[in-house]
Amino acid sequence: MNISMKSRYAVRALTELARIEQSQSGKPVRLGDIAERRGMPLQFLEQVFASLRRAGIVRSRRGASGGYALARSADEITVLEVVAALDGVPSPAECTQGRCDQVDGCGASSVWIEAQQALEQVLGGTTIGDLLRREDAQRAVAPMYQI
Amino acid sequence: MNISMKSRYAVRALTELARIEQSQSGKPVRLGDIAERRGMPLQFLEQVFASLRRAGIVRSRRGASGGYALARSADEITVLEVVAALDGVPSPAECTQGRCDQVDGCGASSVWIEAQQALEQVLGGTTIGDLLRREDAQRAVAPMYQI
DNA sequence: CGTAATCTTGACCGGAATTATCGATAATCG
DNA sequence: CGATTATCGATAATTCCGGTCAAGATTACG
Repeated sequence: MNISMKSRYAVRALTELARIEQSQSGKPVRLGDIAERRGMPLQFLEQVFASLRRAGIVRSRRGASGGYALARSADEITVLEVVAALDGVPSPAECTQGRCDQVDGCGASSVWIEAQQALEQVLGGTTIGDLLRREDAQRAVAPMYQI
Repeated sequence: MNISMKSRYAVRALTELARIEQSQSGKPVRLGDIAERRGMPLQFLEQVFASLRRAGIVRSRRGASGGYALARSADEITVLEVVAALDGVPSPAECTQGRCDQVDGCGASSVWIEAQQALEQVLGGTTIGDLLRREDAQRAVAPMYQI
């Protein structure tokens, strides 16, 4: 299973959400703001955040001055969780999901399983908080293209 | 980028090819034999092996009593090579290919890059020879469903 | 030489997934 | 009430994937 645009948008959007929450605490953040800041299609983000809410990663408030907020600290949200919420657990091959189409002893499955474990370790070991700090570090060096 | 059916067929087929070469050395192996033994569609395998040949992983001989042979020892062919030949270098996101759609400092790219490196390490560290030995070990324990 | 076997190549195709977009509705605040 | 914002469902455009088909080139062998 691939890591789709949805997951990548989600990670970027959550990082931006964490950034905004850092400065103005308490108030929910409008999706429109996030979409504009990162140049992402708003209505697509709506879909993405619906999934994130169902997965318990963000909380929402409707109506005027509503918006989204992280359900937990940015350091307690792993990239793996986010990807799993949108694309499912990333697996390079279906073998790894338990049912292999090949009944006989297929030596290949072990590689795909190992690959998946390596992937989970990397994605599960990185949090939205980590990414926020990495961005800050990058911006401290490179010029800022943000308006 | 995902690891597609093509790559998985390729790995299985190459393992089988290595197995057959082990017993009857010298003669090229017909694709039909491999397809039959592993229950894979022949004409699809033809596509796969055309790519493998262009990638220098197998050699071919045409005509009657032609067929395919490994271009190198099974221990010198990594799974990564095979996957790269068919699906391209596996990368969870496009960021890792150099061109990111996001110009500004996007902290997320680092995760995808790390994930890709982890993947490459696993796949690049396993050879067709390894898989052949793993299969043999499995078959020594489990009953054989092969005819 | 001729014919069968085998690889080679390229086109094609149906279905599924991806990437959105649109419209209508419900909730909330001021 | 009325503006704002999330929520939900349908739909459309595009691309990719897994597989098939057909015609051609090359070789072995009788």
